[in-house]
Amino acid sequence: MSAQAELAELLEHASKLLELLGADSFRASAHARAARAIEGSQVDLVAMARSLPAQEAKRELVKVEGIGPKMAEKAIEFASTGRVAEIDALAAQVPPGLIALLGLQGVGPKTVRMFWTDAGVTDLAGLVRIINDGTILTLPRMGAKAVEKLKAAVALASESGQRLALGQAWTVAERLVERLMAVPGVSRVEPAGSLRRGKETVGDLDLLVVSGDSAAVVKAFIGMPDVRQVLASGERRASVRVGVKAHSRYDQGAAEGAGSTAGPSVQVDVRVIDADRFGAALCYFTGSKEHNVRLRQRALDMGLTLNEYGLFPNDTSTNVPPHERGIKPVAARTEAEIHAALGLVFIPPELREDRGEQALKETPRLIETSDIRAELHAHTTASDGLLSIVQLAQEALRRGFHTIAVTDHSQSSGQSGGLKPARLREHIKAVRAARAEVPGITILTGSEVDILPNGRLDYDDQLLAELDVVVASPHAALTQDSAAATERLVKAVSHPLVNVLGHPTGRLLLRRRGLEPDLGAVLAAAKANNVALEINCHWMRLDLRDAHVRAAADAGCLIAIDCDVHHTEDFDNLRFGVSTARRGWLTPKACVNTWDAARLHAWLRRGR
DNA sequence: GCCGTTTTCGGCCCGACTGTTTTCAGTCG
Repeated sequence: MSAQAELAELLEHASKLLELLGADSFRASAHARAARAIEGSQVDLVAMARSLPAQEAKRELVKVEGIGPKMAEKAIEFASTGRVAEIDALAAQVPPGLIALLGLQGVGPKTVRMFWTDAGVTDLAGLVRIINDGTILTLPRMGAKAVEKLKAAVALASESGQRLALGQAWTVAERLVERLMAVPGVSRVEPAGSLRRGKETVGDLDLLVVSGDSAAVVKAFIGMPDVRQVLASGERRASVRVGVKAHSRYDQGAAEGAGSTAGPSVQVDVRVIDADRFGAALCYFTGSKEHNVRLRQRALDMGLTLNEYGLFPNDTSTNVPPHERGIKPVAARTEAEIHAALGLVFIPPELREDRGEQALKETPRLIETSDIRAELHAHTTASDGLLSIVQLAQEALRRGFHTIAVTDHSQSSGQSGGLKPARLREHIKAVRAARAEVPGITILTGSEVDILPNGRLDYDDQLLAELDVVVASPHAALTQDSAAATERLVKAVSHPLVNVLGHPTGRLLLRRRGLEPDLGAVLAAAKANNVALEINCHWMRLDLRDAHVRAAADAGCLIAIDCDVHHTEDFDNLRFGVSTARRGWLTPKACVNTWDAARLHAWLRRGR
């Protein structure tokens, strides 16, 4: 983990400690806010703090919104010693096992603190003990129902309540959207939340439904076959847990039936919305939380108040919410109306992370899936793909692409059927021969060449020079230290025959951290050598990740968005790569896959 | 602990749902 991420995690931890200690809640949230500011910073604040004298570093740090003098001092202390004494002192006052209790569903800081101070609970085992011996029922607000919920939360936590990858979440969401659309009276169903923002992992699903009969929607929803548990159910909303079917080439043998009673599950919230207030609800439930807080503050500053029912004139003389007083909203039907009424340009969902999007003067023309005209990373039966060269090219043509590159694995990737030099030479001939069979698309010869741990490529230069496209990717030695990883990747992108740096870190979401190079150094080398950095679209990779894309775009680097095709359906992952690109504020012109054939082919030939 | 065309002190986003309460505290999104 980078020092920057470690500091963010430490401040987040401090925030939890403060909550458990019953400290001022605003002080606790200030720590959480500072953690987010540091985590999301484009500049490496810890490196900056190390490189400058303390006073100067402090001046720079407090320029970051959410970081004041105290947080700046903590960051500087962390940069030089790797610790923060004040946070160590907080940690010493709180039993470490309590933190895990905060992760239990329905359990917040007040409740954990109560377990601790009133019943001496210091960890999950202690909580289980007082549940089992019945002493929990003597505690405040702990009745039979509360204890039943607590038991379920403990069971869920031990079964692992981890987040879902974006691709898995969409699979579940689309199934539910289809079922809800079939409920009589329903005219519209839209996913909101982090799914709509295209975040790489999703904690739960939010579905917004337009219907004149909310009771029917709630009833149908909580009765759906995949529902394992109903968490809450009211007039206009319901929360349930739904089984998740595991399916991935990274998930061999882990398949679970979607409706089964065991295995992974995800929380799904459904809300029934009136059509004339749909924009307000969509805006509200899409988030992010931080984006919404700033949006509501902006409304207040303008004498307005924003909630999930609309944007209203603010009336401080009453506590009754405006929608209950029959007040007509200033805007509510669409998100665009609300943004406009707040003096903002329309902000695409992927940007709503409180990373400066509310200062935009015009809506950026972000990249879209329809901009993509070429695929530069695809495998055939020659290595570990399932398609022949001709089938691959036909599928690419069917999707409207002008270019497809055949990039099978190189010799070191033995487990993936990597090609020895002699076989690659044969394969090049086969690719050229296929051109006549699929007119209307350019089929390029290529290779996904391993970047060996020392940064050398897996074929000699003479062979690489025979290819139209070289995608250089790290596959092994993905735990090497940051300095070695930086040297490795810089060396690879500095090779004159490399066109694309494939899945630059090699991470697998929720599974493998991958390389953690000095990104700035890699980006500078890529830019200097006119090499594109790949956003690998597979939803288990999404590598580059969103924050890296934004840094790359800011640095003026070229980006390639590629599906790393192994099967026909891998082309469908394009939307995940594009949403990651959009989260990195990427516009089409920096993405080589959007270029017309002449420009793309000329770029690929440079250096050859 | 942060922040500032109403403020350097006194604010700090808003509502639904739940369970245990007789009017509300806590959690969640």
